[in-house]
Amino acid sequence: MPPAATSVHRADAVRNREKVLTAAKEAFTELGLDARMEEIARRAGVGVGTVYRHFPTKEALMGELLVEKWHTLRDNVQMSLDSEPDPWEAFAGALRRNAETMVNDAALRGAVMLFDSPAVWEHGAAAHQELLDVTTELIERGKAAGVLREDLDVMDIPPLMAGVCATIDVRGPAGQADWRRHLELVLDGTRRRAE
Amino acid sequence: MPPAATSVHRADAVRNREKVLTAAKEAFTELGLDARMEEIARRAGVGVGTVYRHFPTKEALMGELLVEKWHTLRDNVQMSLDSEPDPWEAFAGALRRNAETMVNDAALRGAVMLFDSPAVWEHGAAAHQELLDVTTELIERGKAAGVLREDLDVMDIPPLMAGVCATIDVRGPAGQADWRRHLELVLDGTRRRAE
Amino acid sequence: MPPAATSVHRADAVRNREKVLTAAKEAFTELGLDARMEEIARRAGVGVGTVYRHFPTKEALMGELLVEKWHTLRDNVQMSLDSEPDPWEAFAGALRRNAETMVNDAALRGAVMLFDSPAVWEHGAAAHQELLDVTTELIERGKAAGVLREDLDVMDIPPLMAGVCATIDVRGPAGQADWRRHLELVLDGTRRRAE
Amino acid sequence: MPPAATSVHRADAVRNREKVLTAAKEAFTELGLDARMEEIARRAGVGVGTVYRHFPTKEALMGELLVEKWHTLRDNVQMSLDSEPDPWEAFAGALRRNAETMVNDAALRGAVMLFDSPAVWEHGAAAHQELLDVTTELIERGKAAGVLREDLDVMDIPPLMAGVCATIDVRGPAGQADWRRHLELVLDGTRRRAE
DNA sequence: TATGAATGAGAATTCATTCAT
DNA sequence: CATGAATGAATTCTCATTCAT
Repeated sequence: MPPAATSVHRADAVRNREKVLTAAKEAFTELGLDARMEEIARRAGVGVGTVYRHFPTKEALMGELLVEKWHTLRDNVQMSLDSEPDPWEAFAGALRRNAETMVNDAALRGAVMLFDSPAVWEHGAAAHQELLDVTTELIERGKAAGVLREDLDVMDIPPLMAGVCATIDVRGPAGQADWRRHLELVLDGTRRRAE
Repeated sequence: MPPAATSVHRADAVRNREKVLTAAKEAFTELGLDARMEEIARRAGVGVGTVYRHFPTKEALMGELLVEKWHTLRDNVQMSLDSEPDPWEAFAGALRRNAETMVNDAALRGAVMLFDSPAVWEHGAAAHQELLDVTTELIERGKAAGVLREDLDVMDIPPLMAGVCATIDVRGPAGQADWRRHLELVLDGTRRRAE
Repeated sequence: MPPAATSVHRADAVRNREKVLTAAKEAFTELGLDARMEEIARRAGVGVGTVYRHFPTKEALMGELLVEKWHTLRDNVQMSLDSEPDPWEAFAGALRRNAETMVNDAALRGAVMLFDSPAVWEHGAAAHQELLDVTTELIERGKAAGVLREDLDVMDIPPLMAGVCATIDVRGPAGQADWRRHLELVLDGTRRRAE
Repeated sequence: MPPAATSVHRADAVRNREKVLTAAKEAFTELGLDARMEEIARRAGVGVGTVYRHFPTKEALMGELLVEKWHTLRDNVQMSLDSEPDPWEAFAGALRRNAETMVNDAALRGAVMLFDSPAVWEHGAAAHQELLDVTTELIERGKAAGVLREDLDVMDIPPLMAGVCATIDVRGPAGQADWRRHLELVLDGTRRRAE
């Protein structure tokens, strides 16, 4: 068995892993966290066994997707940092962009709000830290420019985003809530007050 | 057939109903909304059939708990309205008290955040409206006193509370988030700014 | 406690028994043998306990109704015997009338077709025998008049009626079967053939 | 991925499917249509999940059994058509053979008599039609030979067989009815009368 | 290594029957 | 005697995970 054969196998395996992740993303987004493993396998065009070869449990698969999402959110923030010169717009824009990202991903919101699996969180800790790091930069810049409250901390942001997620999902007697308005309200709370 | 006879019957049944509600509250709080009906029955010290006699479906049981909670939250607000002369403290105090109420009730938070059962919401619509009504009074008073933003609407409050709920439940890599701090942040967003 | 009191009680009990029987007839006719005991109690305006006081089990209640039905069928036959001078018309008419009776009573058909409770059958044995007895008379008259097969036996009739019941209930791919046609076909089989 | 691999999989699965069908036949025959799915699984030596993998609902399983039975009945008729030269004997023989088949299959009788699930009937419609088709041939031959009533229609046969089924199952006060005698009686009703 | 068939512990709900009041 | 609340075994169907092929 020449090494080539192994490489081919590996290439296949990597391709399968990607197919599974893509399918899982789709399925979770469309069907929520209740999406069945078989459904994911079906969408990936593989058997369930293959899904389980790459991800030992459903939780592990979710955890992996969470990592990807932290990366997306981090990239959103980085983009603000890189391209928006105005410190307030950079901050507010990053949060608005991340909110949009979450609006389009029921699974992410579910994960953010419901998960209490330490294993999953640990698995995503590094990626999450990267998100916090760029966010810290953004906040520091805002503070330096005097547009953000002096006592604003990066750890204030996750609850804030969780609030937006919750607002998106809430179906109260009054129907769908207006998450954009909610976001602007809390953004306002982060602003430095005029003396 | 004296009315007493019926009352006696009722006394027992009502007691059981209360036991079921209490058990359900406990079970949902500890185990989340997935708590099994049999578990609830076990905790109440009755058979499943008894649970179903009082609440035709699991949803109905949840709906009833929701109604109870709306009443508690409404009472919290009413208390502020009745006893706190300072308009800002009345508003902030009501929200803080309601947040405390939610901290102690995972089931309520779960219901507030996850439910998409129109039937359950409809069942609680009246009770929820009462909560909104007293909250409206509170907001109007705050606006009149010039301590709340002119554009603050009662419908801004549910998302805000949903955010607090989400913050309580969020278990991120950084561990338990500080919901009190989050609440103060968003409360600040509701304040009327100095010109 | 004067005897009058007891009589009153008894009168009440008898009245209740009748109410239960009537309600059961209605419920079984409308809902089939699956009608719930509580439904029967509700229709009778009594508690389930009262139903059970008069009939120890659901089977016993069904058995009692069966007895009533045997009487109705017997009376149908007797009427033919008394009022129809033509021997063939008396025989055919009795069967047609009994078929009509069964068409209007899903519970009776169900009981006739599905029951394998010896207890219930024993309970109705006497009433059923009366039905057989009048039917025997009818058959004898028909034979004497030369319109019925010499070898026709009264025990041929129950299967024949069971066949009509089955025909009424059968819902095949072709839809509702024509039980009247089926009845005429089998009636034809009972006729004495021309030599 | 050689096709053999798939075939091997199938071989096992098909074997299990057969085991489930056989077990279901047994269970329904012994216990009636109320037989539990778990009981069927137990008899098949598989888990309930396997039963549900092959048949999505209990109804579907019953429907499949019904299809098998229509085929058996059709084959019985075809055999008469192919091997019995005498038109009357072919007709009567087919019905007698089909009656025997039903005697040995309580589940079939139950299905024929009790089912009011349109889904199940539709599922078996094609198979049932095949049965009707061969039966039609048989009847035409009998009519051509002058041994069957001119007005006999293929749609007269299902009620007739339903009658036989009912006769088999009927447990009256007189005990087990004589279905053979009943069959001969109704067969007689299908015969062309001497002028 | 991939497949998908098999597993089986649940989970919600129903209903004949009992029994405290 | 009547009531109707309580009981709990029974029943269908689901789905994460395992494992033979």
